[in-house]
Amino acid sequence: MSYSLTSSRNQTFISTLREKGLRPTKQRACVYGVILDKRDHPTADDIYDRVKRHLPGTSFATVYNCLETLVGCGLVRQVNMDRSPTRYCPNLSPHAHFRCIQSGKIYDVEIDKDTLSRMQALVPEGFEAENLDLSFSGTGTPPHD
Amino acid sequence: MSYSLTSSRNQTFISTLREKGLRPTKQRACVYGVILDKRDHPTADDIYDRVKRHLPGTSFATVYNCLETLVGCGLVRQVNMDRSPTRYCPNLSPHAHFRCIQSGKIYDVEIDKDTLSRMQALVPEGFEAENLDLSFSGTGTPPHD
DNA sequence: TCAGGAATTAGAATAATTCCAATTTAGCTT
DNA sequence: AAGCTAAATTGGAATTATTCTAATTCCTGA
Ligand SMILES: [Mn+2]
Ligand SMILES: [Mn+2]
Ligand SMILES: [Zn+2]
Ligand SMILES: [Zn+2]
Repeated sequence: MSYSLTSSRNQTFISTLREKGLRPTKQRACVYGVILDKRDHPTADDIYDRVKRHLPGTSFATVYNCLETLVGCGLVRQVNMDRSPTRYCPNLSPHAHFRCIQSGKIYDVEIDKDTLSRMQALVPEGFEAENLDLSFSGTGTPPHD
Repeated sequence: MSYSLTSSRNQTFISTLREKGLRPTKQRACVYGVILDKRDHPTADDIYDRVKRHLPGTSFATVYNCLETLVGCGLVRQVNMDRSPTRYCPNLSPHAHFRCIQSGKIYDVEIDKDTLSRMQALVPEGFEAENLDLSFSGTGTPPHD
């Protein structure tokens, strides 16, 4: 039985894709859904595993295709830390990432408005930043783990 | 004729390596030198090309080995932007990177003390950041290009 | 000088991602 | 509903930055 999004997610999903003239396929819905369901920062491989439980016929290429589409639509974010495999994040608010070197886990770190604008102000005259990425690495565990 | 470092660079180079019990080989010196000579942000491949002019026998593996050593010693920094090949940077002061999407060029962006400490303050209780990376991408040209 | 560990080397291997050509599907148009 | 067409998916091959391996060469310090 193929994956189904909650109706509020489905609204967002369908209308966002339609706006760009893209088709809301079941594979795209599933990829989107599994990322939102578990708010960790899965790799394409993790996502592939999860998607296969719902849509066993899905290929790896499709997972990559869907991810590219979803990122292009702004429905999920791409997170790159060092040269490790790309991860995907459902948190669309401006935030940084912290990677624990020991566990490999990635945590969201809120960025307050003030610090955000200070960081943006670092960009020199004549440059226009479309994108800002802030990431930390080190050790640590969240209060409840 | 094998590459030779300026004497002040050579001081830093030799003493830093010796401190860690590592040998200051001609390949390591050359890799270090070509990164410092041209203050762009070369890839391992760029560095390989430059090193070969001075030490034609050098292998790719050695370039990677040397880079790992130099990064480990803190003599150069590694810069990763998205999934593009790792770049290397001789600027050891705390700074961010701006990548121009059009030209692919990478520019250093100074980070003032104040903004730096604000960024560090984002890290939540219980986490200890060893590393902070800030990068921008967008369009722009520096005043003189 | 020479022994032994360190470093370098060429080439094979790895792994995330992208490409490709063939097939299937979704969303019209009749 | 059937047919049409472009879009999406598929399996597998290709790409590519990087790492590994095992053999050779080089330093260094006894
Ligand atoms: Mn897996
Ligand atoms: Mn080249
Ligand atoms: Zn996140
Ligand atoms: Zn730099």
